[in-house]
Amino acid sequence: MLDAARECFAERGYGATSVRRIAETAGVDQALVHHFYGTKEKLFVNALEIPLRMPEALAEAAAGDRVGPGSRVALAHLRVWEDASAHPAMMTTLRSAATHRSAAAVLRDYAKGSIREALGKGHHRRGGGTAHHPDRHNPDRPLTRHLVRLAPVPDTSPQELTARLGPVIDLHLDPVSPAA
Amino acid sequence: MLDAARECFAERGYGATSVRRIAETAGVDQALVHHFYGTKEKLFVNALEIPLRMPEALAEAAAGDRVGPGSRVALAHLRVWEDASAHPAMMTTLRSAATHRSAAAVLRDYAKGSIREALGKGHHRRGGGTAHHPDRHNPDRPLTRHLVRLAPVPDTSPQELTARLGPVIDLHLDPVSPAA
DNA sequence: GTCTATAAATAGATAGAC
DNA sequence: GTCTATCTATTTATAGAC
Repeated sequence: MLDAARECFAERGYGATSVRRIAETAGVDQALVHHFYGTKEKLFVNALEIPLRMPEALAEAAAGDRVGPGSRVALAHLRVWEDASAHPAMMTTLRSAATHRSAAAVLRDYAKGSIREALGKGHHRRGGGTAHHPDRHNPDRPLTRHLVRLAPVPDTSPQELTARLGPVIDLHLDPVSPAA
Repeated sequence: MLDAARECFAERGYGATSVRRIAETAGVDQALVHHFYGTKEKLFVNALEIPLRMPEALAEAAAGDRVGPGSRVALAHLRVWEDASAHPAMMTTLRSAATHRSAAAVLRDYAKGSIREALGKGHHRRGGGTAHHPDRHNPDRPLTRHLVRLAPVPDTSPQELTARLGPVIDLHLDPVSPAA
């Protein structure tokens, strides 16, 4: 039933998704949804998540032969996004981040936690002090790929995207001319 | 009245914004809104736009002393986003892009047109053929700044962000190791 | 546990007075 | 042009039967 919710939310967003539609997708009655989750909002919050597969993918990528940490993180994200079973949850969270505080919070916490940790492995900061890395996280990249669908991003292979994004994120981590 | 619409849409998104609320913000009656725009959808489409100030800002930035084309575009965007009068329109368009096709289309067309043109000035492609530049456009950057609000992005000055983003976009334009 | 029936609220849209 | 009043549809949510 949560899967049905994620599928609907991912496709149409929170507002345009009715509890009735979720129930129909799940093959059950609308009242049953309320019976379990109380309100639509609670169901939504329960549907929000970064798939558990994500940390796993990060670990996999870290063990690979990618050059820098940026490439590893980019690859891990692309893998999970392309994975059919993990896609709805990612999509729900990202799509809703634009209009729902809870969803934005999930993305933010994830970026603060998992991604930072993953980038930490194998990457050592150069200078001391409180460095600013506005793009250490990159949860908004799939916006271009899966929502805005600006060519050629949607039609570019994960491999190529990885090759493109990797060096860029590396540059974010080690800016050529730090302004701070 | 369009301004009121943009203000509401920018703040709460399409779904959570009622025509009644827009009317109230504009200081008029709800029926008047329908009288002019017919449906909520039509009003919404009319409210969608990339402010006219944007091309102007791009031109300004192009005339500046910024190093590369990436820096110029980054600076122009940040300027418009920080501008109070232009902010609601940008915010409405971006926020709605996640759930509304029309909004996504506005962003996409803008990226295809204005940004590409602005980047063209002073930048010459290296190889021939159909090059892939997945991030030539960067309309999704403000997602991090204005929606997800992941620290430290919201609290970083436009100047510093420009210094950070510029070299990155330059790298997108001239990848170190093209995979194509 | 699962569904039927329905309550209660809200929103989009229209007709018509002034 | 602008507002009052209202219609209609849809949705969330609940009460209660089986």
